[in-house]
Amino acid sequence: MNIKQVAARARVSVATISRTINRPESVDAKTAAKVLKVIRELNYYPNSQARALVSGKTRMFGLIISDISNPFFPELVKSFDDAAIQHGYEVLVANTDYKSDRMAICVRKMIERKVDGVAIMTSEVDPHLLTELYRRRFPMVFLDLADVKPLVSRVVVDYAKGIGEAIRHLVSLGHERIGFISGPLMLKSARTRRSAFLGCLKKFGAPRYRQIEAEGNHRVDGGDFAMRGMLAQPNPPTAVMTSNDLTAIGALRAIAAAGLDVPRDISVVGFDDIELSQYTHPPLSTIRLSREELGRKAFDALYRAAEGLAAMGQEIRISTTLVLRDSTSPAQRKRYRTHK
Amino acid sequence: MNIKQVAARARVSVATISRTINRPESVDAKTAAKVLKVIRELNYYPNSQARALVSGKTRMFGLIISDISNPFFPELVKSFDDAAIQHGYEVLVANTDYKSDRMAICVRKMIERKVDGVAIMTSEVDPHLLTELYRRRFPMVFLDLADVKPLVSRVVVDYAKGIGEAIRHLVSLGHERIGFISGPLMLKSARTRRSAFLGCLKKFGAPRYRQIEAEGNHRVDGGDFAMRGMLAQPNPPTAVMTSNDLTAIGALRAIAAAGLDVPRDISVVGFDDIELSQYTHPPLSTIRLSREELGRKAFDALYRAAEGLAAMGQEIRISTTLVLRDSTSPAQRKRYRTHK
DNA sequence: CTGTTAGCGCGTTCAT
DNA sequence: ATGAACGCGCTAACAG
Repeated sequence: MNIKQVAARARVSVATISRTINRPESVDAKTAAKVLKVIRELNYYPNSQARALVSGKTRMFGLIISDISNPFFPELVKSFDDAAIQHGYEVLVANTDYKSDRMAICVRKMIERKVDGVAIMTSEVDPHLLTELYRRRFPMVFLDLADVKPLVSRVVVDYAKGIGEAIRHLVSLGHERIGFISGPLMLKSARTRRSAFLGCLKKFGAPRYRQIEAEGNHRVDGGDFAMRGMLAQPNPPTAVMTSNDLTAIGALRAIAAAGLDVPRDISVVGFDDIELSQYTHPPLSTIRLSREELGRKAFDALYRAAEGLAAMGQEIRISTTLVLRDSTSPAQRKRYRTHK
Repeated sequence: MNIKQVAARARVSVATISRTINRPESVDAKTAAKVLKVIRELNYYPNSQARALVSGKTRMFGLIISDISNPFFPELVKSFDDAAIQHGYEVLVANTDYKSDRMAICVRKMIERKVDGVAIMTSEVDPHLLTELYRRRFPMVFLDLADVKPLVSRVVVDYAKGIGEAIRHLVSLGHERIGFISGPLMLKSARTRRSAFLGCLKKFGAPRYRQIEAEGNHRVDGGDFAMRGMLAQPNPPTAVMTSNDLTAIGALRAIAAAGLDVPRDISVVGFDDIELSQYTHPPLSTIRLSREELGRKAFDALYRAAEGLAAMGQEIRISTTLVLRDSTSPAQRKRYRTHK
């Protein structure tokens, strides 16, 4: 079933078929109707490989993420994909699994499939691997990382806003010892978040509100472990902020396991606002980074460039906001005791 | 950068380039080495569209799911994708969003991109939409649904095993009033799970262990709502099983909101064992359906057919097992009172 | 407005 | 073992 057979059946040339599909206005209304009818009768679907081969456009964008089973990503993928469908584009999703050899595979896929642009939303990126894409002039959008260049746009997240709101909130609740559990510091994204936290804390007068810090791994077990460490300290924090919600959930567990109560004994604030966070015990107060917005804006940047509506090389801003649920409350006056 | 330029640079014909890429043994070792060197120098990547166009094989499988933000799917996608990468295949993921117009789009994608096979892992499927794929002789794998036919394989899940284990467990704990919160019964998968539950219950002597039933929606809010309804009944169940873990999490919330305790007052058993279930309060006992295994086996079926290693039209079995955590305990002797 | 034709980049004959 | 030439299905340029 190809364009030739459709042409034969409709008694027109292949060019007319192609035209009625791609620019119906350039063809006589009656012939167009006839062609369309034949197309439906024959259940004809144009072969995208062939179209891409000749047109040079695949109408396909690559989306590189770290790990689809990390709850940060599915929603991002979904909104990117929704936007794509809405505009008649397709998405080639690829996981790096946080490993650079997998990243190399991802990049190769994009080049071989000749996508019209790539969104790189991973937590860490080896710039070395991306030179291939850059040299081949693939339009790219990054999340935080990289610099803006002619064909490279960047979604920059305003971490400080949400974190500032959270710290102000905790301070107003009387907290002075505010802990922070970071992500794995080998990840650029984790370092970015940590710096934002430290920066905000300094704005509130660092020495007085001294922070207690530990390194997690952006997973539940890391948050659990790091929190246990903090609780074992002589003077543990009365409030803890974390680099992502999974870490906060781990902290929640550790606190509960120590026989302490959230928020009575310790307040906890997460980051990201994954769906899950509404369902923890207690429901988690957290800083929302809208993945829906992130996916949509990343797509838009690529789309507008592909359609010649706008140039790449933009900075796209996206905000964060504190969402209050039940994991924060006023600081205890006297220190609690670990009864377990 | 195409095969011609590589040929020119290596001073051989394009055919030789093609051969050293696809069947290196059919080419002289020295020329092969030279060609490979040039390929690396030029960073040449063959154009997959062109390859597909001429060879008729895309080395790409379609994977149709309902909703990537439903925690059931990411792990499935991941294991399918991992298997694909391992065998040099690619995956075209498509979401139906539970809507049949989106399913139509998915099907069109698969046809246009000429994938070598399609795994359809959605909760519900309109057979009408799939006739196109069937007529075009696309190898397909289904999850539970559909019948085995020449080019159609099927992963059949043994729900009864895990559900039986769970019921036996609850019965041994002294539970007699066992409730069930189903999924949305318009979904085939939800009906399948419900039937399995009802069937197992009958095996244990239906009238004595009479079930109390409610319909959920496979999401947290539906489980919450359904559970509230059950608690409002004159004689609520002492144990509740659910069609999936999200529903169970909703039930957990409703029970807590009623001032009751899990598992002391009511035992809860989920289904699927999504990662999240380890982190609920209390950790959820549930019936595991390995998405890792599901994704891998679905891929294998397609792969073996595509490579001529085995035929389609198989039934692939996959089991379920009870995993005990902390949401079940012996039934209360006397009835509790809702104190709220 | 419509038809004819030349490639797009590659794999695969068929020669050599 | 290697090369020349054809064609996969389609779009775009040019003619009419």
